Amino acid sequence: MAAVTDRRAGILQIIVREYVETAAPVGSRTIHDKYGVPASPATIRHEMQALEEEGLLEQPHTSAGRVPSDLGYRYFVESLMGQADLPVDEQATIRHQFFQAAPELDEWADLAAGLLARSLGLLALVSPPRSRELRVKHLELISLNDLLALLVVVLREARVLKQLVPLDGAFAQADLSLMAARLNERVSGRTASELRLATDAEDANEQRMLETLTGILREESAREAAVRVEGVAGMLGQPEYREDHTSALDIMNLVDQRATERVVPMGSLERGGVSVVIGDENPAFELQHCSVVVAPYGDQADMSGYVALVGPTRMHYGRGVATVRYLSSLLEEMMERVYG
Amino acid sequence: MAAVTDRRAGILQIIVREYVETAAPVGSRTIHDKYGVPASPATIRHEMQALEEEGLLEQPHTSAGRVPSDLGYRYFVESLMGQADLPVDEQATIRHQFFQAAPELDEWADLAAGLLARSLGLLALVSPPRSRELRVKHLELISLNDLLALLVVVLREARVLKQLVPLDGAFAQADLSLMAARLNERVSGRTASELRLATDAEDANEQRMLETLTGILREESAREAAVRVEGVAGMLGQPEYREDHTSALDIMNLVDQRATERVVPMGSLERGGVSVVIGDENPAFELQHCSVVVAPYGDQADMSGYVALVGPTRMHYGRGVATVRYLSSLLEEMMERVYG
DNA sequence: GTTAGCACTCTCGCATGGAGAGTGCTAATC
DNA sequence: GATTAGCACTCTCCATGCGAGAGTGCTAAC
Repeated sequence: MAAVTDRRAGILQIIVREYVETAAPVGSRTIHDKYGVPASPATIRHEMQALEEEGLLEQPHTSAGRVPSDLGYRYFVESLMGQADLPVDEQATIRHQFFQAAPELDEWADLAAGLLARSLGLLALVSPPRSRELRVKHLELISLNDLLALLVVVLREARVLKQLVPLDGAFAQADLSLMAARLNERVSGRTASELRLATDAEDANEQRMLETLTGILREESAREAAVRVEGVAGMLGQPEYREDHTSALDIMNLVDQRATERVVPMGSLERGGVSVVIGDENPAFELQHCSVVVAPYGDQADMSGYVALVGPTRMHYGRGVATVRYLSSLLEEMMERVYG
Repeated sequence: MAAVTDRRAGILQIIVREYVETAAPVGSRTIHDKYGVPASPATIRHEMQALEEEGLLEQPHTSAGRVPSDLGYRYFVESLMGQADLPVDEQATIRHQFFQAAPELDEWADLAAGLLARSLGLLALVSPPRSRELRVKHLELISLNDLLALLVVVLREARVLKQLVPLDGAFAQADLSLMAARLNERVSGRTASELRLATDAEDANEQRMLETLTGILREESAREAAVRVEGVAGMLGQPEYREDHTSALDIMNLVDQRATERVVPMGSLERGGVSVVIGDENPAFELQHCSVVVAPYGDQADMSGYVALVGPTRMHYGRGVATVRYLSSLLEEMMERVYG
């Protein structure tokens, strides 16, 4: 069993790049002519055989060229691809757009997903950051009409939750503001779990508000983050799905069902870095012909989301990783800068 | 040019129903055997020829059965389909889910889109209601840190907008609350355009807040409503897109680009009813092999959204119209009931 | 007006047969 | 031993042809 010599690595690299670009199996002649490898096609074929024995290449059928295997892509990503950053001008363009946008976590997630999807022509998923532990910053009660008030809760990270609350009896806005002030003294700065311990109120209406508040918080932390999905059309435009309709359908089903946990298993995320999951490494069977490039962002346990790219295994890993890395770090920086 | 006799209408109806179900051209034998029409296949063929001359049927090729033309579907929808309501048990199931959900416009839109898409296996678009004229109900300032406050604006329809506002100088929450109280006196109950006239403040910080407020309102009313899209997978699963990859791609592009105005031209919406746009009646060329079933909901000019269903022209119009009608009326009822 | 019979047309599936691409093997060469 | 030229081999792809099947339109009889 021969090792992966330098020349073989070079050939593998050429095959990956060429195949990513053309989506057609790569033959020895192309490698020789187009890339000027100083060896005859016959020699290159020898090397390709060796690479196939290593499990890094595959042949769709006897007389087609070679195609990288999942293992081949893995080798490419690990050892050949390098760690080039996004070109500075692209960085600047992206950065500019973020500073133009409204300083909103959800807005940023939208923007990031759109940029990522358009840049790669693939499926992008961005989850806005969620804190594990919701901490109340402030609370307000607004009278809508005689029977109905709106409870507005501002969380520490400037997120706003709201809930309609039926009232028994008429309350003027002034009464409600007073009640809100009293409640704020008790709840502001507290987390959901701290609140649960200290729910004792003299007034029935205040008691009700407190219960509503804990209800909202409980519901909110149970709710899955509304993941932004972009680039369905681009994904469907990939040549692999032009014929093979079923696998495209499977993927869309996965996305439609909001089963994003299966697409991006949060457990597998390496902190502070970009993870690449290639083909059959993927736990979800629908994605075993796909690769996922994903990076978490946000601080450790508290406010975290992720930026993910989903495409066929034949994707531009260099560009994908660079873009995902830049976006995740930019999102983190924006959060820091604005909400820090 | 023969008229559309009763028997011909019956045959057209059978062809529509059969084709909608099987997606295969319908022949005279099928009509005779499966539907027990009291006429021989030869006679039925005669009638089908007449219907083809009327432009209501088409032949994919010489020796296939017939398929309804766009005009044929139009005739079916207009004269043959009837106006059956959704079965009461389905109504009850849907209703139940709405009352379970949080009383939020956006939440309802999500729910409606999901239900519609799943019920028909097609693409559903639901726009949450947007009021033309934004009216401020209440405003609040929350101190996040020394340099940053959060401006929270509650609109009359209980929608909440927010914006980060940088501060020059330190303000305690008490100061901000006081400022908010002063501002509320000036802005609450006002629309964006009314505010624009009356922006005069003594204090520089208050002036800034007022400007921020009008900015938010301007931005918000310029922003397109975030339309809920569901059922991509179901749509792609339709037999028409199994082969014809391009048109599926075109449709997804349209949806991805947020070009929902082209999918659902708001101008064409008939108030208080369900509109059906069939095939080439559609202004967007990407949708000329699709039909759109759409109903607006909400009160006249003020708070309005729509419920829309997009599918191939071969869709179950009866079920589609009934579901869209029920959902739009239910959404309107929910709005009335909760926000009245 | 309706119907049976029949020839006709068109699609679909399948087999056939190059043409082309790319390989693996062998034997000669550096 | 590594490299290379030469060549037979294999497999896909595409165009062609053919038969089966489906459904029609036409004609003539009822």
